[in-house]
Amino acid sequence: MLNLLASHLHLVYDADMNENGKMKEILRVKGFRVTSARLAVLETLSKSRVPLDVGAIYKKFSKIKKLKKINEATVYRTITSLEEGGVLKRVDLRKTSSYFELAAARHHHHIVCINCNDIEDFENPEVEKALGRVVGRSAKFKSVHEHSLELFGLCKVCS
Amino acid sequence: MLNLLASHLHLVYDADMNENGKMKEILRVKGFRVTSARLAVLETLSKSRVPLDVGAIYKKFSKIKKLKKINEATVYRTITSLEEGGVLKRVDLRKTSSYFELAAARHHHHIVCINCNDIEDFENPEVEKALGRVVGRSAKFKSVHEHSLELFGLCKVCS
DNA sequence: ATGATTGCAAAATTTTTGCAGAACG
DNA sequence: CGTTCTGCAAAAATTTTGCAATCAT
Repeated sequence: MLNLLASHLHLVYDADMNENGKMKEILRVKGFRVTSARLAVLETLSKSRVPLDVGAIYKKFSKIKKLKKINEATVYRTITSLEEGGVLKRVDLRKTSSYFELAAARHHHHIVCINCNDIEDFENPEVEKALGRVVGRSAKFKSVHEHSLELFGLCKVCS
Repeated sequence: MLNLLASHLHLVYDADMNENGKMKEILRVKGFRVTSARLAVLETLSKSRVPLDVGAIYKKFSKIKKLKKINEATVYRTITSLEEGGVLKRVDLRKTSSYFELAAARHHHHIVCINCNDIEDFENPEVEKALGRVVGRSAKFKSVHEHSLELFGLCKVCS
């Protein structure tokens, strides 16, 4: 079941506390109304190993039967507000469209294959520490809230 | 003059070795033909303190009288090939259009104000060293060629 | 009830492409 | 001169917006 991990991390009080329930919880905590468009976007992203763009999210609705089809314009508006609310993160993949992933995931960055587009996540405390010290040397900024960090290269299969 | 820096770094053999001449040199070294579209894109970017998108590059031609006006489709093609050739870098500013800067500049990253869009460059050896060690822990990659790194926050003026 | 959200249609923006003529080396 | 590059026009892809109907709280 999809909620195995959640079951181990904390008590599940509600029989509905499956993947869908987790997304509802996230929305409520952030002060968003729980709507089918938001649930559809969040569930689709939660099932994806890699960040998706609006086109990809939109197409995947058809494969998740229980989700009502959502208009593409609505997907854009949904993503914009969820990003502003910190529920989604925009990921730079050097493509012409914008890609997104869940912010609820553990903080991480990506290594991207420029040939096959496969993506590997990574997290690195040393990098984060060094980044934390960067703003101290800045003339114009006294703090930063977020950062984008992606590595690009050829994966072992492609090289 | 714009070529003061160049003059100090190495001998200037040619009276034409001004900004324009430097760009011609870059193109020749990389094996590109020297065309007015490429010179226009490179000169426009070299005069900008911040990365520009195609729309901005296109508009700036009108302000640089000596540059022949270049078709927008050509600007796209020019940028694509110059990026592939390593003359330009694509910069993620979390906008819907792609931004570019000269690759010839010293290696650096950006701190971006999410309110006024002002940008400060930074370079940080510790970050670079830590990044260099990341790929060693990767399962799928044995080397990476490039990385994107941008910090986002509110500048002192906006906060 | 009522303010927020969505669907639909239309527009705006950004990017890509085919082809004939011009320019580079 | 042969190939590469550019202009132009058209299309494709991505993103935004207005408004009326619907939904969430």
